[in-house]
Amino acid sequence: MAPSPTGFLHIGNVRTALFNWLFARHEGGEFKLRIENTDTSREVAEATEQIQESLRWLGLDWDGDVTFQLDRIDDCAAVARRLVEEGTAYEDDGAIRFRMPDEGVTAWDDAVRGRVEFPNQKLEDLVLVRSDGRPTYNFASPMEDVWDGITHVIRGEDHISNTPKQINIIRAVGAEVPLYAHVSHVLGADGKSLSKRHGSVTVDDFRHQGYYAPALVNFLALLGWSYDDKTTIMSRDELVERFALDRVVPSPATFDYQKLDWMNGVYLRRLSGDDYADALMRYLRETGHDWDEHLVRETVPIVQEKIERFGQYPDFAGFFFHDVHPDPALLDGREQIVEAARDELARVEPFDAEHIEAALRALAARLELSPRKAFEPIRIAVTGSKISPGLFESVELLGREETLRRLSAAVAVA
RNA sequence: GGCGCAUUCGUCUAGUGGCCUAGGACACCGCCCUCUCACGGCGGCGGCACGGGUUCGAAUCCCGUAUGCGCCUCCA
Repeated sequence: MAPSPTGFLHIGNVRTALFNWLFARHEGGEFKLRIENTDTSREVAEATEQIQESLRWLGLDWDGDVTFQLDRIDDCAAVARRLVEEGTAYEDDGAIRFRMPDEGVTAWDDAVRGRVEFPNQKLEDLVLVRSDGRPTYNFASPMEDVWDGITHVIRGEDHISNTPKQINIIRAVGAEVPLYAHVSHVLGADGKSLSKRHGSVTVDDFRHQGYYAPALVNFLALLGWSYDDKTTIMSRDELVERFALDRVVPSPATFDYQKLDWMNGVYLRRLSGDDYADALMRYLRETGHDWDEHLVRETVPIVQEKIERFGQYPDFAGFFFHDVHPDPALLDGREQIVEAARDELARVEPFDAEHIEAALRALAARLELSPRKAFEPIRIAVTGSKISPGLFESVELLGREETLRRLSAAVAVA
C-alpha cells in the first residue's frame, strides 16, 4: 500500500489497503507500507503517523519497516542517468524524460480486469526526474516496486493509465514486471468517486462516530468482492481464508452507510457483555466522555441490543450520567400519571426491575390506560426522551432516590 | 478532444449459454412480537442501460449507441 501523506487515510484507500492485506495474508505473503512523499509541497506533517494509526485501529498490520519514497531519490537519479547513457531517456530542460516506444502496444493481464492494452503511440515521453532532481511518482513508484520485490500491485483504477508507462520503465531497467490488479473506486451517494476532492470520509471519521473496526473491515471487504451469493458476515479469519482477487468485480461500488450501520449493529450485538463494555469504554474515553466506568458497564445489558453504533450511546444512555430537563410540553397535561408513578415507586420493595414493572403495570391498570400510554410520560420524566432503554431496568439502575427526584421535578416544572 | 475502464433490484452483489418466470443482503412497505426504541419472525415491492447481431437457446459471446467514471501535470 502506497499512500501519499497528504491527509487522513481515506476510506477508499483503506478498501484498497484491505484488499492488499487480505490477499497478502491469504497467500502467506507480505503486506508492505510505503509512503509516497515525492511531492513535498503537498505533504502534511501529521499524515504519516495518522495513516499508521488508522491501519493499526483497523488491524491491518504491515510487514517490515515503513519505507519512504523520498529516501530513494539518489537511487532513482542514478537509474535515470543510466537510462540516459543507454539512450532510453534524454535530458529536457533540466529534467530527464523517458523515451516511450512509438509502435505496438503495451499490455498486461490485470487480475481483476483481464487483458488491458494501450497503443504505445498514445504514450507520451514521461518525466523521470524533475529539474530540481526529485523523481516523479511514475518513475519512483515502479522502481520501488522493483527494489522492494513487489510481486502484486493492487491499487485503484485511477492508475490504469499509468500502468503502461510504469511497465515500460520496468522493462527498460531489465526487471520483472509485477502482477497488477486495479480495483474500482468507491463512490459517494452522489455517484462521484469518493476521493479527497469530494467530502472527506476518513477512517478517523468512522472511528469517532463509534463504528466497530471489525464491522467496518467486513463491510469494506464486501465493496467489490464477495465470497458467494449469500454470505455477508465474515470474521477477519474467514475473510483472509476466503479472499481471492478473481472474485473482485471491476465496476465501482457506492458506499451505503445504512448497510454499514446494520452490519455494525450485528457485530455489536454479537459481542460478549464484557467485550462490549471494554470497547464502549474505549470509545467514550476517546470522545471525551469521562463517565463512571462501573455505571457504564451496568448499562450494557440494556443498551447493547438497542443501538448500532457507540456514537449513539451518549444520546441514548446519557441520562444515567447527567440530569435531564424534559420539555414540559412533552408531558402535555399528564403530570398526574408522573405523580402517581412517583408515589408507587416510593414504596416498591425491593427496588428492582421485576417489582418496578409490577407496580407500574398495576398503576396503568388502575388508571385504565394501556401500558404504552401510561409509561410514556414516566419515561419522559425519567430519561428526558420518548426513546430509551427498557423503563423498568433504567429506573432500577438509576436508583429510587434519583428516580423520585426526577419524577417530582417533572411535575414541578409542568 | 484523445485514450482507458465500467454498466444486473434504490444500494452491495450472485450469475461465466439452458439450473434464471434472475438468487441473497441492506433499505423501503405491511403484519406479528412489544413499555418506547431496537432485536427477532413472516410476507411484499423492486433489476439484466439501449439497439443490433451470433445461437435451437443470451443477464451471460460479438458490434454499436448512451451514460458514468478515470487519466492525459516537472501531482500522487
